[in-house]
Amino acid sequence: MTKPFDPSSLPAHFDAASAERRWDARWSEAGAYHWDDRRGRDETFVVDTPPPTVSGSLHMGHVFSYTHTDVLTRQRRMRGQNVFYPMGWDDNGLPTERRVQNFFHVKCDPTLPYEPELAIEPADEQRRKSERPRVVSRKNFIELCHRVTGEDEKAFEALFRRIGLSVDWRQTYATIDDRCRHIAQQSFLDLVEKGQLYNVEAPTMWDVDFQTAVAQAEVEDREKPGAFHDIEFAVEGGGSFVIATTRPELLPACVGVCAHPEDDRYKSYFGKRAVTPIFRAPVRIFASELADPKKGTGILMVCTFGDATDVSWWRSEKLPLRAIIRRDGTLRPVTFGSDEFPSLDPRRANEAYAELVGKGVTQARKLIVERLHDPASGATGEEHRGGERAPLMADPKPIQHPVKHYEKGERPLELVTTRQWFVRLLPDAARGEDNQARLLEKGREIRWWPEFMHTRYHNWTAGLNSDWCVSRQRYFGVPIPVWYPIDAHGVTDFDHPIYPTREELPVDPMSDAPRGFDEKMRGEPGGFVGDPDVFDTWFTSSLTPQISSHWGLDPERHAKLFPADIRPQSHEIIRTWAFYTIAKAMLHEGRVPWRNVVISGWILDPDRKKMSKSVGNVVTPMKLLEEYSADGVRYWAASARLGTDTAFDEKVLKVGKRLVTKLFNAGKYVLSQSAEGDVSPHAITHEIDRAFVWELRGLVEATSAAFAEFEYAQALMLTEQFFWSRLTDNYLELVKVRARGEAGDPDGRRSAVAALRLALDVLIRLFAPFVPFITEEIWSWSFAEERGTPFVHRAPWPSLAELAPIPSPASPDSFALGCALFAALNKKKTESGASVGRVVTSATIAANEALMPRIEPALGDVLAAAKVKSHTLVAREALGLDAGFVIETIEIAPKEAKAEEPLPS
RNA sequence: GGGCGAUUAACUCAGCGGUAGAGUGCCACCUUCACACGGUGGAAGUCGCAGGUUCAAGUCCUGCAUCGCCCACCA
Repeated sequence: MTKPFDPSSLPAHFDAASAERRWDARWSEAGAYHWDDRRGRDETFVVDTPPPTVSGSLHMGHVFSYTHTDVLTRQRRMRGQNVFYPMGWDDNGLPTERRVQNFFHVKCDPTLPYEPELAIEPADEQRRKSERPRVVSRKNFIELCHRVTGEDEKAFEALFRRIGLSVDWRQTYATIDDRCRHIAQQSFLDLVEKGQLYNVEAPTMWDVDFQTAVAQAEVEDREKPGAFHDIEFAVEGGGSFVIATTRPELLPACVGVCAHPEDDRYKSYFGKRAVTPIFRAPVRIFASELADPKKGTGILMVCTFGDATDVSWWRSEKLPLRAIIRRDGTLRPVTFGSDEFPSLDPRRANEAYAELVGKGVTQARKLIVERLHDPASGATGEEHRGGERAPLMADPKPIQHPVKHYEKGERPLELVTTRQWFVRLLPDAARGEDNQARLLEKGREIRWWPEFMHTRYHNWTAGLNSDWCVSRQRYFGVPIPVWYPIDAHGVTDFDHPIYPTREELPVDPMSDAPRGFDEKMRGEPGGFVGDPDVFDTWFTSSLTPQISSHWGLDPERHAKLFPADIRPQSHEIIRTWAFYTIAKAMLHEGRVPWRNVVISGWILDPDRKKMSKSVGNVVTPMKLLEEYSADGVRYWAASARLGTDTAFDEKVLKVGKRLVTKLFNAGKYVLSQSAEGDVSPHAITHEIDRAFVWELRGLVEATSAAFAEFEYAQALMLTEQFFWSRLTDNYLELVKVRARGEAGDPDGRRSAVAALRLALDVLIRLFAPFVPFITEEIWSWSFAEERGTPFVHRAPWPSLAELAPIPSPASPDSFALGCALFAALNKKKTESGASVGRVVTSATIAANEALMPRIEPALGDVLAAAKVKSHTLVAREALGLDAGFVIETIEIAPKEAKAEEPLPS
């Protein structure tokens, strides 16, 4: 006799909150989710977990996408794979920098020496108001950063544990920690050695507020009001034309004028020189296919630098450089009449320019426009038309146009010439290599889920227009590990950087001296200077697979963990995180960083906007976890397919909670059934039970196939459907009488109990990746001991092989027919106004003749479940095979009689 | 301006070449001994619009519309 499970030992209701705490502790103690470093790469499933920005807040978006990954991960673990599921914290970047500054009321100055004993306490309002920020070294700043983010990390870990992420918590990192700095700097050295990294002084997109260079990926267009200014230029030798510009303040930086080669209006001017108004600089007029005859007046001024096209013309036409905008966005002093700034009338040019010096772009524009209204500003001289009319031909015409901004910045980006480090991404004919084409190829080697997300990567990569600028003029971040020698005359030689060795990493060139130099030689002739810049945060983030694999630090581990199997992420950072990670893996090792990218969609609020804190539509995860339980919340998350944006809907959470309750009760019920002798799957002898198992087999097959395609939502839906409609609504009801032994059939009883237990066993495992707490709870009641597997999450994923010993039913649809007849009887009862529980004294069941023999095996169970005392089966050929069963007459016993009536055997 | 996706019952979503599906909500009935966080039954959709391919189209193709996202050299 199976040991009878005593359901009375269980509480009447499932206490989710206490189960969540209990199981988290037990999994933790047992190391249930630990990666086994002894097993090889082929047995291992490696997750490249996205490191959340720890200074951000916790929201449902985290719960949503991290649950997706966890579901996939748990299923793989059950499939026997050695799962590597790490967690990182992204504390490298502006948000953290700001938090640290504010929290401790400090500022970082990388030139300061490290103070080992520095004690700084969190600042209060008082200190923030009355004192100036304390200035600290970069190393001290990083220490403070760890203190602030440590708290955030705890909050994130608590949430992630609460929702049951099966992370190996021994495998964690923070993007600013020693190992990450080491690996980022090592990446830099490796790229230098491979010739994929260079430093150059060149026009770069520049944020004038943050005063740092930015990369293409950090740039976004914003629709801003602007205005076309029609400005007349004179032509040397006579004539004039009008250009339309939105940036008249760049007039002093004008180095050329250009129109389309086929544009008849300007053809005759090509090769001549134009003369700019106000500053009277002679500039070349040239033809270019890039000029659009339909835009503005078809002819335009080229300035250093107004936009990226200016840069390409500057390069291709070998135009002079006349930079006027400084790093802070103001106009620098220049002298007209010099070689750099030629002018036909230097006196007036300088007079006009003098009032612009030190002004910002907006102010300068205003002043220039004022001057353009002045006829005296017009071109003058013998061969030109005199200044009889103002060069501004009309009032500015307001337009809305896209203007490039740093994604975190306020003011438009400028193109400023600075020295920066770049990673090669664009094709380089001189070097005979085409990284862009290789990147496109790598994108095709990776599988994207859903597939169409690959298009986003492809479009971005195909549209690259610059190499990756990786240096940032910030002070918090991973320092660029480079020094520059200073020659005897005190001139810094940027062309011969001094690099550290890999053994010396991580270094901070602002506080560490390069090998062979003494710290005293910093800044001295014959000495060195450190590069003050830090890396773009993506330079480090793009190494998450290598950070986890300890690339360059532990070759054996790296071989076991790289490349990863899945990179989960969201779609808006395909062009950054996914792209840069692919670029790094390709440049370092010629490989892809992972085999699959799985993209989660967004949570939208009911108005279909992305949920975000600023809009104030965020629901806090903890409140929902308390109300619907972790399993309930996970159910909601797992219901959404990959790549699909989903409106937040609390109804789905309710459904999840209901599922948990139903599982608890069904589990309790099934395990409380017992029978004499063997109730292992071998005891499943009854036709209906075998037909039911047959259907279960189909479920195992379908869900496994769905998981193989990362279609966890499909697997969940199928499992849920089976559990609810096949098991609890039908099978459980049909075999209740037999399982209690009231049918007087010991073999039948054993068969029913065995099938119930098997179904529960299989279903609990199929549900385990989705609702880990309730499934673990049920598993612990009986299966854990029986199987010698303490955790369902370490139990094998159900397989067809496991179900193979149970013989197939004589007819696979006998269970389905039983369900159909049961439903027909219930329907008739309901229509007759009786409850389903009422006893039926007699019923006439009609069906197609062909169905008669096939219903036979199920008849006993159905009549018992429907409490039918006597029945008549009649064949009705008029009923097609599809018509199923029709209850022609039914006689329902009076209410009082129901309990005492003996049931038919 | 280009690309990608979405548009199916009141709501949230499945289905993606063979007679419209689920859950929720709604209506009726049922205090049925695992579960009222339950059960049984029911009503509810011209599958965004217009063409086309096909014996057959939410399902494939072509336009269009609406919404969302990504991108684009800002004169």
